[in-house]
Amino acid sequence: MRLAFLGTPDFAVVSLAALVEAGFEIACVYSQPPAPRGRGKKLAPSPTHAFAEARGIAVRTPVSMRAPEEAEALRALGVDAAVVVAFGQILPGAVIDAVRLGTFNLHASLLPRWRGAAPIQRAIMAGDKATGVAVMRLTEGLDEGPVLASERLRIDAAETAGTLHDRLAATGAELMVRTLPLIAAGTAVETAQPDAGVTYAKKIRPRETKIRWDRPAAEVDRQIRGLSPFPGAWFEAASEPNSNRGPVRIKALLSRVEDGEGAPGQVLDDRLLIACGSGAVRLLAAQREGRGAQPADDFVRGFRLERILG
RNA sequence: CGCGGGGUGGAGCAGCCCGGUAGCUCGUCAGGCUCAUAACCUGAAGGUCAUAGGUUCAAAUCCUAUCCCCGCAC
Repeated sequence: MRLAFLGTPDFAVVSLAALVEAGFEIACVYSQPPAPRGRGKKLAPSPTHAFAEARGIAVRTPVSMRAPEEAEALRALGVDAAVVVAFGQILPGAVIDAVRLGTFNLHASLLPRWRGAAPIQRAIMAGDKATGVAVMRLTEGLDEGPVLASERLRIDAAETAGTLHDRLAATGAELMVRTLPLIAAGTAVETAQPDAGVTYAKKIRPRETKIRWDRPAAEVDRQIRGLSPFPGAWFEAASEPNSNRGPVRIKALLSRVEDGEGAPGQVLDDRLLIACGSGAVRLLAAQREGRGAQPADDFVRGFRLERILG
């Protein structure tokens, strides 16, 4: 089966790698154009772009798939199907229809729940007990196409967006590899998404990342885990008493709800137990500005958390 | 030259602004206490303070250059 693959971040690379491994012929990889990445603001290709290039696969990075020549170029590839995984661009109908069997998308949620940009993070932040991946036929609407296959994954209490991202990427890649042959054989069943249960996973906004200790512990915990490791839920703390430094910005990476009472934001013990609006949250991993991520044990050795600001 | 932070015994950090005895929380080792312990007490080993120059009577600390690392920005 000959494919075009459209994807950009690490999440997409997992699928691309699985497709290559499974023996699908990748005629061309589409990805977002190289952007300033990393330290030094250097122009760097997207993870998918880099992966494809390293494998000698042709790469195209059009600024917009809406350009009229893009649909034609895609058609000229003569692929059987196009696979879209976290590409980062809305595809116009002309592009979607330029492929013989159609264009198929891997989405990291159990549709119709969490259509849109940040399904993994939103699922955790909402306290969902489970989420999943779905393969759907791409249509012009936002993640509205009929679903051909899906797989459910449980979300446990220690899950972060990072760990869930990795599990979903792997499960999704496998699901795509399994589903494409059914599509080719014409035996895949397309089921329209139900009207009930539609929710949208809006992009995470910076204002959502500051921890609000006045919220209930369960909510703070979900915010921390849902935003970990990127972009990260954070707060500011006073530096140590005998240090002459200013406030320190701290990113909370992993947490757990525990019993505890106190004013919101009050530090309840010397092992990162912090009072919330109700209950308390214990930080299990954190990261100081300018430093690497650390488990709570290491963090506590190097920094005495005594007072949270704001 | 995008902005900022950092490299100090095995780990994580403080000390640097205002040069002058190597500090803290752990770990390791030895001994003690204990029915016992990851608990507690005592002691010990372990550091060219990233690298190279410079200033100085004296540099972890001030100046210059270099290497490496991290955060922001997605």
